[in-house]
Amino acid sequence: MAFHALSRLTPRAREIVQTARQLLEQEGPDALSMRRLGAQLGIRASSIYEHLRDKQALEAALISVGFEEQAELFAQAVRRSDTPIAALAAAYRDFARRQPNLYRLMTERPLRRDLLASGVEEAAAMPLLEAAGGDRERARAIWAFAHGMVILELNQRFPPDADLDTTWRKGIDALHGAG
Amino acid sequence: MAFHALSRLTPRAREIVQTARQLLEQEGPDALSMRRLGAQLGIRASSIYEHLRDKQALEAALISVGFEEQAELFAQAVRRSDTPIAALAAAYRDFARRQPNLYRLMTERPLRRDLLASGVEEAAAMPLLEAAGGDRERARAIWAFAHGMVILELNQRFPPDADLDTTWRKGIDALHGAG
DNA sequence: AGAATGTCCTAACGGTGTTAGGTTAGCGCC
DNA sequence: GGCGCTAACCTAACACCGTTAGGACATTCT
Repeated sequence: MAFHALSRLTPRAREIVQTARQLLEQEGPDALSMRRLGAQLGIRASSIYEHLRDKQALEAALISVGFEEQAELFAQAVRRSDTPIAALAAAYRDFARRQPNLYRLMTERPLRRDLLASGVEEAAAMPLLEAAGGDRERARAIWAFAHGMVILELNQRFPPDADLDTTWRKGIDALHGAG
Repeated sequence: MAFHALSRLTPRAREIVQTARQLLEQEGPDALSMRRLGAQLGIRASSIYEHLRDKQALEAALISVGFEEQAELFAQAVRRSDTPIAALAAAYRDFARRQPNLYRLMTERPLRRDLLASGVEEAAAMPLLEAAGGDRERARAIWAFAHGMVILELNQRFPPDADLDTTWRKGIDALHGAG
């Protein structure tokens, strides 16, 4: 999965992006340097530029893959549950905890939408919008809550003894019915 | 205001932090390099290390100032309004929009609490906890929503035509009464 | 006077993204 | 067989980054 977002890239570029993803997730954001990535691939940093325009393009490819995987996971979550909003919340948190560095990369700066694979951002957002009955207002509020919960958790901003499952449940419940 | 957080620093270190703050807010996060900061002060980057241990310490000082100002603004907001949660939400958003780069610095990574001025994080959190009637669960949910709204707005993740005032109002209303 | 302190300096180390320009291997084609 | 083209890699360099070692002052304290 998650190869369609890279379909515009050459095979070698795809390999590089896959390697970059492993490097990012396994060794953290500082490891995602052109030199470290080159070393992982057995080539020099400058050779990467034959395959990807620059680091921004590499990051955009990683973000595109992330959105595509989110879209798939979120659609699945809705399909498998009869409480779609709750299922989406769980899937959202799960994605971020499993791949915190990719999640951060996807959310910590304004998106270079011109560099993303087309449609992936919308595809990731669609399941929630549908689960909210097409109510964009409600979908946005739920998304903001979910992102806030996730990123504050990843950044260890809650006290260690905080019961985040409960906070999630209460928050989602409250926002769920809000008109 | 916002000098108490720096009271542990020498006068020269305080000047440096103040300059750093202007540099960060006026020229963006990339401008906050030791060399650029030195240039702004008319000294070499290496001279900064006479006054601050390293860049982390500089950032921790900036973050401490940010928390201290938040604490003051939030306390004021509660004092001046009879709908404290709504007032806090407005003050929270206002702080972030006025100083987006400082807000990002304060929230985008795990806190080095050992480097912060003591008590400032708690002081900033206190007004909301009190406005939530001491209900930590509720305070956390509201905080997560507020941070999510703010950071997604700063990162231009909502469509340009989104009515964020309404999203804020509905979200806060919903989370307000939630038990 | 002499010591200590505060403040700055130059020079360097290893790291970053990126570009210019050069090499080699393999392929299609006359 | 040899020509040209392309893909993939290379070295060397540029300007930046955080940081440290070691040295030069000028002011202040004893």
